[in-house]
Amino acid sequence: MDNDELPADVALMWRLRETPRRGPKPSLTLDDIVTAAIALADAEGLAAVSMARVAERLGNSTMALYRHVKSKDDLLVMMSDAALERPEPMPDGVDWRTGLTFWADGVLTAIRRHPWYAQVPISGPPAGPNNLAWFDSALGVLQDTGLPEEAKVGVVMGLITYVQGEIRMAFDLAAGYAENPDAFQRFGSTLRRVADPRVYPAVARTVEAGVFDEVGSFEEDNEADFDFGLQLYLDGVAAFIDRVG
Amino acid sequence: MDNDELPADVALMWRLRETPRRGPKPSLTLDDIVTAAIALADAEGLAAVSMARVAERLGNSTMALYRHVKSKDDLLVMMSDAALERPEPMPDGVDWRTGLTFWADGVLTAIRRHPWYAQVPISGPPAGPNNLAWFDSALGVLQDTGLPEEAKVGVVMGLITYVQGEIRMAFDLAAGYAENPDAFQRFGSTLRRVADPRVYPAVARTVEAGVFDEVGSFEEDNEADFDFGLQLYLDGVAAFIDRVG
DNA sequence: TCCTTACTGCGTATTAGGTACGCTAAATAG
DNA sequence: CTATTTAGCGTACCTAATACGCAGTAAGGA
Repeated sequence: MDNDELPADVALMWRLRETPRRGPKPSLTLDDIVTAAIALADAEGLAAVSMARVAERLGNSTMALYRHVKSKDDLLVMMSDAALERPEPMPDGVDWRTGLTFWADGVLTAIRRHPWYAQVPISGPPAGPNNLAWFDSALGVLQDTGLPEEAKVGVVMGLITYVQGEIRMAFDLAAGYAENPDAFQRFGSTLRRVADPRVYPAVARTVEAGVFDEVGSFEEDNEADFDFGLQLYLDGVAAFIDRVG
Repeated sequence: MDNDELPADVALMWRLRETPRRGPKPSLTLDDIVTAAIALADAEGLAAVSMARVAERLGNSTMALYRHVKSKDDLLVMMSDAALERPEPMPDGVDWRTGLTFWADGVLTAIRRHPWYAQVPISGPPAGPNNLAWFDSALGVLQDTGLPEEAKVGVVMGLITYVQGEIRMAFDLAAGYAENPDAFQRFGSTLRRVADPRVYPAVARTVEAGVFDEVGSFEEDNEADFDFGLQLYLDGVAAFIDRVG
Protein backbone atom coordinates (compact mmCIF):
# COMPACT_ATOMS: atom_id res chain seq x y z
CA MET A 1 0.00 0.00 0.00
CA ASP A 2 1.69 3.19 -1.09
CA ASN A 3 -0.96 5.57 0.12
CA ASP A 4 1.63 7.13 2.35
CA GLU A 5 3.04 8.82 -0.71
CA LEU A 6 -0.16 10.80 -1.01
CA PRO A 7 -0.56 14.00 0.98
CA ALA A 8 -2.54 13.23 4.09
CA ASP A 9 -5.52 15.44 3.38
CA VAL A 10 -5.84 14.22 -0.18
CA ALA A 11 -5.96 10.66 1.10
CA LEU A 12 -8.65 11.74 3.52
CA MET A 13 -10.74 13.39 0.84
CA TRP A 14 -10.65 10.28 -1.24
CA ARG A 15 -11.44 8.22 1.86
CA LEU A 16 -8.37 6.09 1.36
CA ARG A 17 -7.55 5.57 5.00
CA GLU A 18 -7.27 1.92 5.84
CA THR A 19 -9.99 1.04 8.32
CA PRO A 20 -8.56 0.46 11.77
CA ARG A 21 -9.15 -2.86 13.44
CA ARG A 22 -8.84 -2.32 17.15
CA GLY A 23 -10.48 0.08 19.51
CA PRO A 24 -14.05 1.21 19.95
CA LYS A 25 -16.26 1.66 16.95
CA PRO A 26 -16.31 5.28 15.89
CA SER A 27 -19.67 6.80 16.65
CA LEU A 28 -18.80 9.57 14.25
CA THR A 29 -17.63 9.50 10.66
CA LEU A 30 -15.83 12.10 8.63
CA ASP A 31 -18.86 12.31 6.38
CA ASP A 32 -21.10 13.10 9.32
CA ILE A 33 -18.83 15.94 10.34
CA VAL A 34 -18.51 17.42 6.87
CA THR A 35 -22.24 17.12 6.27
CA ALA A 36 -23.07 18.79 9.56
CA ALA A 37 -20.59 21.57 8.93
CA ILE A 38 -22.03 22.21 5.48
CA ALA A 39 -25.58 22.27 6.80
CA LEU A 40 -24.52 24.76 9.43
CA ALA A 41 -22.72 26.95 6.92
CA ASP A 42 -25.70 26.85 4.58
CA ALA A 43 -28.05 27.85 7.34
CA GLU A 44 -26.05 30.47 9.19
CA GLY A 45 -23.01 31.30 7.13
CA LEU A 46 -19.40 30.30 7.39
CA ALA A 47 -18.82 32.46 10.43
CA ALA A 48 -21.21 30.26 12.38
CA VAL A 49 -19.08 27.20 11.70
CA SER A 50 -17.09 26.65 14.85
CA MET A 51 -15.89 23.31 16.00
CA ALA A 52 -18.19 23.66 18.97
CA ARG A 53 -21.28 24.37 16.88
CA VAL A 54 -20.57 21.49 14.54
CA ALA A 55 -20.07 19.11 17.43
CA GLU A 56 -23.26 20.31 19.04
CA ARG A 57 -25.21 19.46 15.89
CA LEU A 58 -23.82 15.98 16.05
CA GLY A 59 -24.49 15.52 19.74
CA ASN A 60 -20.80 15.12 20.39
CA SER A 61 -18.20 17.07 22.23
CA THR A 62 -15.99 19.58 20.50
CA MET A 63 -12.83 17.62 20.90
CA ALA A 64 -14.28 14.46 19.46
CA LEU A 65 -14.09 16.06 16.03
CA TYR A 66 -10.34 16.24 16.21
CA ARG A 67 -10.13 12.48 16.01
CA HIS A 68 -11.37 12.75 12.45
CA VAL A 69 -10.08 16.09 11.27
CA LYS A 70 -6.62 17.54 11.69
CA SER A 71 -7.74 21.13 12.19
CA LYS A 72 -10.52 23.46 11.31
CA ASP A 73 -8.75 24.44 8.11
CA ASP A 74 -8.67 20.82 7.19
CA LEU A 75 -12.40 20.65 7.68
CA LEU A 76 -12.88 23.70 5.48
CA VAL A 77 -11.01 22.07 2.63
CA MET A 78 -13.18 18.99 2.84
CA MET A 79 -16.29 21.14 3.04
CA SER A 80 -15.45 22.98 -0.11
CA ASP A 81 -14.79 19.84 -2.08
CA ALA A 82 -17.98 18.24 -0.81
CA ALA A 83 -20.04 21.36 -1.46
CA LEU A 84 -19.30 21.20 -5.18
CA GLU A 85 -21.11 17.88 -5.42
CA ARG A 86 -20.89 16.21 -8.81
CA PRO A 87 -21.37 18.06 -12.07
CA GLU A 88 -24.49 17.16 -13.95
CA PRO A 89 -23.49 14.90 -16.83
CA MET A 90 -22.89 16.82 -20.01
CA PRO A 91 -25.74 16.41 -22.53
CA ASP A 92 -24.71 14.17 -25.38
CA GLY A 93 -23.21 15.68 -28.47
CA VAL A 94 -22.99 19.28 -27.35
CA ASP A 95 -20.43 21.43 -29.09
CA TRP A 96 -17.65 22.84 -26.96
CA ARG A 97 -19.18 26.28 -26.69
CA THR A 98 -22.56 25.16 -25.47
CA GLY A 99 -20.76 22.72 -23.22
CA LEU A 100 -18.58 25.29 -21.54
CA THR A 101 -21.53 27.62 -21.03
CA PHE A 102 -23.47 24.74 -19.52
CA TRP A 103 -20.46 23.97 -17.35
CA ALA A 104 -20.05 27.52 -16.09
CA ASP A 105 -23.74 27.81 -15.28
CA GLY A 106 -23.50 24.50 -13.49
CA VAL A 107 -20.65 25.68 -11.30
CA LEU A 108 -22.52 28.80 -10.35
CA THR A 109 -25.69 26.87 -9.64
CA ALA A 110 -23.83 24.41 -7.46
CA ILE A 111 -22.18 27.18 -5.51
CA ARG A 112 -25.33 29.20 -5.17
CA ARG A 113 -26.51 26.41 -2.92
CA HIS A 114 -23.48 27.00 -0.71
CA PRO A 115 -22.60 30.67 -0.90
CA TRP A 116 -19.98 30.42 1.82
CA TYR A 117 -17.86 28.52 -0.72
CA ALA A 118 -16.54 31.86 -1.90
CA GLN A 119 -14.93 32.53 1.45
CA VAL A 120 -12.98 29.31 1.76
CA PRO A 121 -9.45 29.76 0.47
CA ILE A 122 -8.34 27.42 -2.25
CA SER A 123 -5.36 25.72 -0.74
CA GLY A 124 -3.99 23.74 -3.62
CA PRO A 125 -4.56 22.24 -7.03
CA PRO A 126 -7.95 20.58 -7.56
CA ALA A 127 -7.21 17.34 -5.78
CA GLY A 128 -10.56 16.41 -4.25
CA PRO A 129 -12.85 14.00 -6.09
CA ASN A 130 -15.57 16.52 -6.84
CA ASN A 131 -13.20 19.24 -7.90
CA LEU A 132 -11.55 16.77 -10.19
CA ALA A 133 -14.89 15.71 -11.64
CA TRP A 134 -15.65 19.29 -12.64
CA PHE A 135 -12.21 19.67 -14.11
CA ASP A 136 -12.74 16.49 -16.07
CA SER A 137 -16.11 17.63 -17.31
CA ALA A 138 -14.74 20.85 -18.76
CA LEU A 139 -11.74 19.16 -20.32
CA GLY A 140 -13.98 16.53 -21.86
CA VAL A 141 -16.03 19.12 -23.70
CA LEU A 142 -12.91 20.26 -25.53
CA GLN A 143 -12.16 16.76 -26.74
CA ASP A 144 -13.20 17.29 -30.35
CA THR A 145 -11.61 20.68 -30.81
CA GLY A 146 -8.31 19.19 -31.84
CA LEU A 147 -6.44 21.42 -29.43
CA PRO A 148 -3.31 19.93 -27.86
CA GLU A 149 -3.83 18.75 -24.30
CA GLU A 150 -1.85 21.58 -22.86
CA ALA A 151 -3.94 24.19 -24.65
CA LYS A 152 -7.13 22.54 -23.42
CA VAL A 153 -5.85 22.87 -19.89
CA GLY A 154 -5.04 26.51 -20.56
CA VAL A 155 -8.53 27.23 -21.85
CA VAL A 156 -10.13 25.52 -18.88
CA MET A 157 -7.83 27.27 -16.42
CA GLY A 158 -8.80 30.61 -17.92
CA LEU A 159 -12.44 29.73 -17.59
CA ILE A 160 -11.96 28.59 -14.01
CA THR A 161 -10.20 31.85 -13.27
CA TYR A 162 -13.06 33.86 -14.68
CA VAL A 163 -15.64 31.80 -12.84
CA GLN A 164 -13.69 32.03 -9.60
CA GLY A 165 -13.65 35.77 -10.00
CA GLU A 166 -17.39 35.77 -10.47
CA ILE A 167 -17.88 33.55 -7.46
CA ARG A 168 -15.82 35.75 -5.29
CA MET A 169 -17.24 39.03 -6.49
CA ALA A 170 -20.85 37.98 -6.77
CA PHE A 171 -21.01 36.36 -3.41
CA ASP A 172 -18.97 38.90 -1.53
CA LEU A 173 -21.11 41.61 -3.05
CA ALA A 174 -24.28 39.74 -2.22
CA ALA A 175 -23.17 39.63 1.40
CA GLY A 176 -22.43 43.33 1.29
CA TYR A 177 -25.78 43.95 -0.31
CA ALA A 178 -27.67 41.99 2.30
CA GLU A 179 -25.94 43.91 5.02
CA ASN A 180 -26.29 47.33 3.52
CA PRO A 181 -28.48 47.67 0.43
CA ASP A 182 -28.28 51.43 0.55
CA ALA A 183 -24.65 51.44 -0.48
CA PHE A 184 -25.71 49.82 -3.73
CA GLN A 185 -28.90 51.70 -4.43
CA ARG A 186 -27.12 54.96 -3.81
CA PHE A 187 -24.00 53.99 -5.71
CA GLY A 188 -24.91 56.27 -8.58
CA SER A 189 -25.51 59.28 -6.40
CA THR A 190 -22.45 58.49 -4.28
CA LEU A 191 -20.36 58.56 -7.42
CA ARG A 192 -21.93 61.79 -8.51
CA ARG A 193 -20.89 63.34 -5.24
CA VAL A 194 -17.44 61.89 -5.06
CA ALA A 195 -16.18 61.35 -8.61
CA ASP A 196 -14.64 64.67 -9.50
CA PRO A 197 -14.57 64.82 -13.34
CA ARG A 198 -11.06 66.22 -13.30
CA VAL A 199 -9.72 63.26 -11.35
CA TYR A 200 -12.00 60.54 -12.65
CA PRO A 201 -13.00 61.71 -16.13
CA ALA A 202 -14.04 58.36 -17.53
CA VAL A 203 -16.09 57.44 -14.50
CA ALA A 204 -17.72 60.85 -14.57
CA ARG A 205 -18.70 60.38 -18.20
CA THR A 206 -20.21 57.01 -17.41
CA VAL A 207 -22.09 58.44 -14.46
CA GLU A 208 -23.41 61.26 -16.62
CA ALA A 209 -24.60 58.73 -19.16
CA GLY A 210 -26.74 57.33 -16.36
CA VAL A 211 -25.28 53.85 -16.42
CA PHE A 212 -25.40 53.49 -12.63
CA ASP A 213 -28.82 55.03 -12.22
CA GLU A 214 -31.28 52.29 -13.05
CA VAL A 215 -31.06 49.92 -10.13
CA GLY A 216 -32.49 46.67 -11.48
CA SER A 217 -32.53 43.44 -9.57
CA PHE A 218 -29.17 42.76 -8.04
CA GLU A 219 -29.08 39.11 -9.10
CA GLU A 220 -30.27 39.74 -12.62
CA ASP A 221 -27.73 42.45 -13.27
CA ASN A 222 -25.04 40.20 -12.00
CA GLU A 223 -26.11 37.27 -14.09
CA ALA A 224 -26.20 39.46 -17.18
CA ASP A 225 -22.72 40.84 -16.52
CA PHE A 226 -21.40 37.34 -16.00
CA ASP A 227 -22.88 36.05 -19.23
CA PHE A 228 -21.59 39.02 -21.14
CA GLY A 229 -18.02 38.48 -19.98
CA LEU A 230 -18.27 34.75 -20.46
CA GLN A 231 -19.36 35.16 -24.06
CA LEU A 232 -16.45 37.52 -24.69
CA TYR A 233 -14.07 34.92 -23.33
CA LEU A 234 -15.64 32.16 -25.41
CA ASP A 235 -15.38 34.35 -28.51
CA GLY A 236 -11.69 34.46 -27.79
CA VAL A 237 -11.55 30.71 -27.39
CA ALA A 238 -13.37 30.29 -30.70
CA ALA A 239 -10.79 32.44 -32.44
CA PHE A 240 -8.04 30.41 -30.82
CA ILE A 241 -9.55 27.13 -31.94
CA ASP A 242 -9.87 28.44 -35.49
CA ARG A 243 -6.24 29.42 -35.40
CA VAL A 244 -4.74 26.37 -33.76
CA GLY A 245 -7.20 23.50 -33.40
CA MET B 1 -23.01 69.91 4.26
CA ASP B 2 -24.71 66.81 2.88
CA ASN B 3 -21.99 64.35 3.71
CA ASP B 4 -24.42 62.58 5.94
CA GLU B 5 -26.07 61.19 2.85
CA LEU B 6 -22.93 59.24 2.12
CA PRO B 7 -22.43 55.86 3.76
CA ALA B 8 -20.26 56.30 6.81
CA ASP B 9 -17.35 54.16 5.69
CA VAL B 10 -17.24 55.76 2.27
CA ALA B 11 -17.00 59.16 3.88
CA LEU B 12 -14.18 57.84 6.01
CA MET B 13 -12.28 56.46 3.04
CA TRP B 14 -12.49 59.78 1.29
CA ARG B 15 -11.50 61.49 4.51
CA LEU B 16 -14.55 63.67 4.40
CA ARG B 17 -15.13 63.80 8.14
CA GLU B 18 -15.34 67.32 9.36
CA THR B 19 -12.44 67.96 11.71
CA PRO B 20 -13.64 68.10 15.28
CA ARG B 21 -13.03 71.21 17.28
CA ARG B 22 -13.08 70.21 20.92
CA GLY B 23 -11.22 67.62 22.91
CA PRO B 24 -7.60 66.57 23.04
CA LYS B 25 -5.57 66.49 19.85
CA PRO B 26 -5.58 62.99 18.42
CA SER B 27 -2.18 61.37 18.81
CA LEU B 28 -3.25 58.86 16.22
CA THR B 29 -4.71 59.31 12.78
CA LEU B 30 -6.68 56.96 10.61
CA ASP B 31 -3.81 56.97 8.16
CA ASP B 32 -1.39 55.87 10.83
CA ILE B 33 -3.60 52.95 11.70
CA VAL B 34 -4.17 51.84 8.14
CA THR B 35 -0.48 52.20 7.32
CA ALA B 36 0.57 50.19 10.35
CA ALA B 37 -1.98 47.50 9.62
CA ILE B 38 -0.77 47.23 6.04
CA ALA B 39 2.85 47.02 7.11
CA LEU B 40 1.96 44.27 9.52
CA ALA B 41 -0.04 42.35 6.92
CA ASP B 42 2.79 42.70 4.41
CA ALA B 43 5.32 41.41 6.90
CA GLU B 44 3.42 38.62 8.58
CA GLY B 45 0.24 38.02 6.65
CA LEU B 46 -3.33 38.99 7.27
CA ALA B 47 -3.72 36.51 10.09
CA ALA B 48 -1.20 38.50 12.10
CA VAL B 49 -3.34 41.61 11.89
CA SER B 50 -5.10 41.81 15.19
CA MET B 51 -6.20 45.02 16.77
CA ALA B 52 -3.71 44.36 19.52
CA ARG B 53 -0.77 43.87 17.18
CA VAL B 54 -1.61 46.97 15.18
CA ALA B 55 -1.91 49.03 18.34
CA GLU B 56 1.38 47.67 19.60
CA ARG B 57 3.12 48.83 16.43
CA LEU B 58 1.78 52.29 17.05
CA GLY B 59 2.70 52.34 20.71
CA ASN B 60 -0.94 52.70 21.64
CA SER B 61 -3.43 50.57 23.43
CA THR B 62 -5.76 48.27 21.61
CA MET B 63 -8.87 50.20 22.43
CA ALA B 64 -7.46 53.47 21.22
CA LEU B 65 -7.94 52.24 17.66
CA TYR B 66 -11.66 52.07 18.09
CA ARG B 67 -11.83 55.84 18.26
CA HIS B 68 -10.84 55.91 14.60
CA VAL B 69 -12.26 52.72 13.21
CA LYS B 70 -15.68 51.23 13.71
CA SER B 71 -14.56 47.62 13.78
CA LYS B 72 -11.87 45.37 12.48
CA ASP B 73 -13.87 44.71 9.31
CA ASP B 74 -13.99 48.41 8.77
CA LEU B 75 -10.24 48.54 9.02
CA LEU B 76 -9.92 45.75 6.49
CA VAL B 77 -11.98 47.66 3.97
CA MET B 78 -9.76 50.71 4.34
CA MET B 79 -6.67 48.56 4.10
CA SER B 80 -7.73 47.05 0.84
CA ASP B 81 -8.49 50.38 -0.75
CA ALA B 82 -5.21 51.83 0.46
CA ALA B 83 -3.22 48.80 -0.65
CA LEU B 84 -4.21 49.34 -4.25
CA GLU B 85 -2.39 52.67 -4.28
CA ARG B 86 -2.82 54.66 -7.47
CA PRO B 87 -2.57 53.16 -10.93
CA GLU B 88 0.43 54.25 -12.90
CA PRO B 89 -0.75 56.77 -15.47
CA MET B 90 -1.57 55.18 -18.77
CA PRO B 91 1.13 55.85 -21.41
CA ASP B 92 -0.08 58.36 -23.97
CA GLY B 93 -1.76 57.16 -27.10
CA VAL B 94 -1.93 53.47 -26.33
CA ASP B 95 -4.60 51.50 -28.10
CA TRP B 96 -7.24 49.87 -25.95
CA ARG B 97 -5.73 46.41 -26.11
CA THR B 98 -2.26 47.43 -25.01
CA GLY B 99 -3.89 49.63 -22.42
CA LEU B 100 -5.97 46.89 -20.87
CA THR B 101 -3.00 44.54 -20.78
CA PHE B 102 -0.99 47.26 -19.10
CA TRP B 103 -3.83 47.79 -16.71
CA ALA B 104 -4.17 44.13 -15.77
CA ASP B 105 -0.44 43.78 -15.22
CA GLY B 106 -0.55 46.89 -13.11
CA VAL B 107 -3.25 45.50 -10.87
CA LEU B 108 -1.34 42.29 -10.36
CA THR B 109 1.87 44.16 -9.66
CA ALA B 110 0.16 46.38 -7.13
CA ILE B 111 -1.37 43.42 -5.38
CA ARG B 112 1.77 41.37 -5.44
CA ARG B 113 3.12 43.92 -2.99
CA HIS B 114 0.21 43.11 -0.69
CA PRO B 115 -0.70 39.48 -1.20
CA TRP B 116 -3.14 39.46 1.70
CA TYR B 117 -5.41 41.60 -0.49
CA ALA B 118 -6.81 38.41 -1.92
CA GLN B 119 -8.22 37.40 1.45
CA VAL B 120 -10.12 40.57 2.21
CA PRO B 121 -13.73 40.24 1.14
CA ILE B 122 -15.01 42.83 -1.27
CA SER B 123 -17.87 44.35 0.59
CA GLY B 124 -19.40 46.64 -1.98
CA PRO B 125 -19.04 48.47 -5.26
CA PRO B 126 -15.68 50.19 -5.85
CA ALA B 127 -16.28 53.24 -3.71
CA GLY B 128 -12.83 54.00 -2.31
CA PRO B 129 -10.64 56.59 -4.04
CA ASN B 130 -8.00 54.15 -5.21
CA ASN B 131 -10.44 51.56 -6.38
CA LEU B 132 -12.21 54.23 -8.30
CA ALA B 133 -8.97 55.43 -9.86
CA TRP B 134 -8.31 51.98 -11.22
CA PHE B 135 -11.83 51.74 -12.52
CA ASP B 136 -11.40 55.09 -14.19
CA SER B 137 -8.13 54.10 -15.75
CA ALA B 138 -9.61 51.02 -17.40
CA LEU B 139 -12.69 52.86 -18.60
CA GLY B 140 -10.55 55.64 -20.03
CA VAL B 141 -8.64 53.25 -22.24
CA LEU B 142 -11.86 52.28 -23.97
CA GLN B 143 -12.68 55.88 -24.78
CA ASP B 144 -11.88 55.71 -28.49
CA THR B 145 -13.51 52.39 -29.18
CA GLY B 146 -16.87 53.95 -29.85
CA LEU B 147 -18.59 51.49 -27.55
CA PRO B 148 -21.60 52.83 -25.65
CA GLU B 149 -20.84 53.65 -22.03
CA GLU B 150 -22.74 50.68 -20.75
CA ALA B 151 -20.78 48.27 -22.92
CA LYS B 152 -17.52 49.78 -21.73
CA VAL B 153 -18.56 49.10 -18.18
CA GLY B 154 -19.43 45.55 -19.15
CA VAL B 155 -16.04 44.98 -20.73
CA VAL B 156 -14.25 46.39 -17.71
CA MET B 157 -16.38 44.39 -15.30
CA GLY B 158 -15.53 41.22 -17.18
CA LEU B 159 -11.87 42.08 -16.99
CA ILE B 160 -12.12 42.84 -13.30
CA THR B 161 -13.85 39.54 -12.77
CA TYR B 162 -11.08 37.68 -14.55
CA VAL B 163 -8.38 39.55 -12.68
CA GLN B 164 -10.12 38.98 -9.36
CA GLY B 165 -10.20 35.30 -10.14
CA GLU B 166 -6.50 35.37 -10.85
CA ILE B 167 -5.81 37.26 -7.68
CA ARG B 168 -7.73 34.86 -5.61
CA MET B 169 -6.41 31.72 -7.20
CA ALA B 170 -2.83 32.80 -7.59
CA PHE B 171 -2.45 34.06 -4.08
CA ASP B 172 -4.36 31.32 -2.36
CA LEU B 173 -2.35 28.79 -4.31
CA ALA B 174 0.89 30.58 -3.47
CA ALA B 175 -0.01 30.32 0.20
CA GLY B 176 -0.75 26.65 -0.23
CA TYR B 177 2.50 26.21 -2.09
CA ALA B 178 4.56 27.90 0.58
CA GLU B 179 3.00 25.72 3.20
CA ASN B 180 3.26 22.47 1.35
CA PRO B 181 5.27 22.48 -1.89
CA ASP B 182 5.07 18.71 -2.15
CA ALA B 183 1.38 18.79 -2.93
CA PHE B 184 2.23 20.73 -6.07
CA GLN B 185 5.34 18.94 -7.15
CA ARG B 186 3.61 15.64 -6.75
CA PHE B 187 0.38 16.78 -8.34
CA GLY B 188 1.09 14.80 -11.47
CA SER B 189 1.83 11.61 -9.63
CA THR B 190 -1.08 12.17 -7.26
CA LEU B 191 -3.39 12.41 -10.24
CA ARG B 192 -1.89 9.29 -11.73
CA ARG B 193 -2.74 7.40 -8.57
CA VAL B 194 -6.16 8.84 -8.04
CA ALA B 195 -7.64 9.72 -11.43
CA ASP B 196 -9.26 6.51 -12.55
CA PRO B 197 -9.56 6.76 -16.35
CA ARG B 198 -13.06 5.34 -16.26
CA VAL B 199 -14.28 8.08 -13.94
CA TYR B 200 -12.07 10.92 -15.12
CA PRO B 201 -11.29 10.10 -18.75
CA ALA B 202 -10.35 13.58 -19.86
CA VAL B 203 -8.10 14.21 -16.90
CA ALA B 204 -6.48 10.84 -17.41
CA ARG B 205 -5.74 11.67 -21.04
CA THR B 206 -4.17 14.94 -20.00
CA VAL B 207 -2.11 13.24 -17.34
CA GLU B 208 -0.93 10.64 -19.85
CA ALA B 209 0.10 13.44 -22.20
CA GLY B 210 2.42 14.55 -19.42
CA VAL B 211 0.95 18.01 -19.03
CA PHE B 212 1.32 17.96 -15.25
CA ASP B 213 4.76 16.44 -15.20
CA GLU B 214 7.14 19.25 -15.94
CA VAL B 215 7.18 21.30 -12.78
CA GLY B 216 8.46 24.70 -13.88
CA SER B 217 8.66 27.73 -11.65
CA PHE B 218 5.41 28.21 -9.86
CA GLU B 219 5.27 31.94 -10.54
CA GLU B 220 6.22 31.68 -14.19
CA ASP B 221 3.63 29.03 -14.93
CA ASN B 222 1.04 31.13 -13.28
CA GLU B 223 1.98 34.27 -15.13
CA ALA B 224 1.86 32.40 -18.41
CA ASP B 225 -1.57 30.95 -17.68
CA PHE B 226 -2.85 34.36 -16.73
CA ASP B 227 -1.59 35.99 -19.91
CA PHE B 228 -3.00 33.21 -22.01
CA GLY B 229 -6.48 33.62 -20.58
CA LEU B 230 -6.25 37.38 -20.71
CA GLN B 231 -5.41 37.33 -24.39
CA LEU B 232 -8.34 35.04 -25.07
CA TYR B 233 -10.62 37.49 -23.31
CA LEU B 234 -9.18 40.43 -25.20
CA ASP B 235 -9.65 38.57 -28.48
CA GLY B 236 -13.29 38.37 -27.55
CA VAL B 237 -13.38 42.07 -26.76
CA ALA B 238 -11.79 42.83 -30.12
CA ALA B 239 -14.47 40.85 -31.91
CA PHE B 240 -17.10 42.70 -29.91
CA ILE B 241 -15.66 46.08 -30.80
CA ASP B 242 -15.57 45.13 -34.47
CA ARG B 243 -19.20 44.13 -34.26
CA VAL B 244 -20.55 47.00 -32.22
CA GLY B 245 -18.06 49.81 -31.73
C1' DT C 1 -10.25 -16.41 29.07
C1' DC C 2 -7.74 -12.40 30.01
C1' DC C 3 -4.47 -9.13 28.97
C1' DT C 4 -2.40 -5.97 25.82
C1' DT C 5 -2.85 -2.59 22.55
C1' DA C 6 -4.82 0.71 19.57
C1' DC C 7 -8.23 3.54 19.36
C1' DT C 8 -12.47 6.71 20.50
C1' DG C 9 -14.75 10.27 23.12
C1' DC C 10 -14.27 13.88 26.00
C1' DG C 11 -13.18 17.14 30.21
C1' DT C 12 -9.96 20.58 31.30
C1' DA C 13 -7.21 24.35 30.53
C1' DT C 14 -4.59 27.53 27.82
C1' DT C 15 -4.12 31.07 24.53
C1' DA C 16 -5.74 34.50 21.48
C1' DG C 17 -8.65 37.79 19.77
C1' DG C 18 -12.77 41.26 19.27
C1' DT C 19 -15.07 44.63 21.49
C1' DA C 20 -18.61 46.91 25.12
C1' DC C 21 -18.22 50.01 28.90
C1' DG C 22 -16.88 53.63 31.50
C1' DC C 23 -13.27 56.51 33.57
C1' DT C 24 -9.85 60.26 33.20
C1' DA C 25 -7.84 63.98 31.16
C1' DA C 26 -7.36 67.41 27.50
C1' DA C 27 -8.85 71.14 24.61
C1' DT C 28 -12.04 74.55 23.31
C1' DA C 29 -16.43 77.33 23.25
C1' DG C 30 -19.01 80.39 25.75
C1' DC D 1 -13.80 79.55 34.53
C1' DT D 2 -17.02 76.14 33.46
C1' DA D 3 -19.42 73.08 30.36
C1' DT D 4 -18.87 70.18 26.60
C1' DT D 5 -16.75 67.29 23.57
C1' DT D 6 -13.48 64.03 22.51
C1' DA D 7 -8.96 60.96 22.93
C1' DG D 8 -6.70 57.23 25.17
C1' DC D 9 -7.03 53.33 27.68
C1' DG D 10 -7.84 49.68 31.65
C1' DT D 11 -10.99 46.18 32.65
C1' DA D 12 -13.89 42.64 31.66
C1' DC D 13 -16.51 39.48 28.93
C1' DC D 14 -17.29 36.42 25.30
C1' DT D 15 -16.11 33.37 21.64
C1' DA D 16 -13.04 30.20 19.54
C1' DA D 17 -9.15 26.94 18.50
C1' DT D 18 -6.79 23.35 20.18
C1' DA D 19 -2.93 20.80 23.32
C1' DC D 20 -3.05 17.27 26.72
C1' DG D 21 -4.18 13.42 29.06
C1' DC D 22 -7.53 10.20 31.10
C1' DA D 23 -11.04 6.57 30.74
C1' DG D 24 -13.42 3.28 28.63
C1' DT D 25 -13.85 -0.10 24.50
C1' DA D 26 -13.00 -3.62 21.06
C1' DA D 27 -10.00 -6.69 18.78
C1' DG D 28 -5.79 -9.88 18.79
C1' DG D 29 -2.76 -12.88 20.97
C1' DA D 30 -1.38 -15.81 24.89
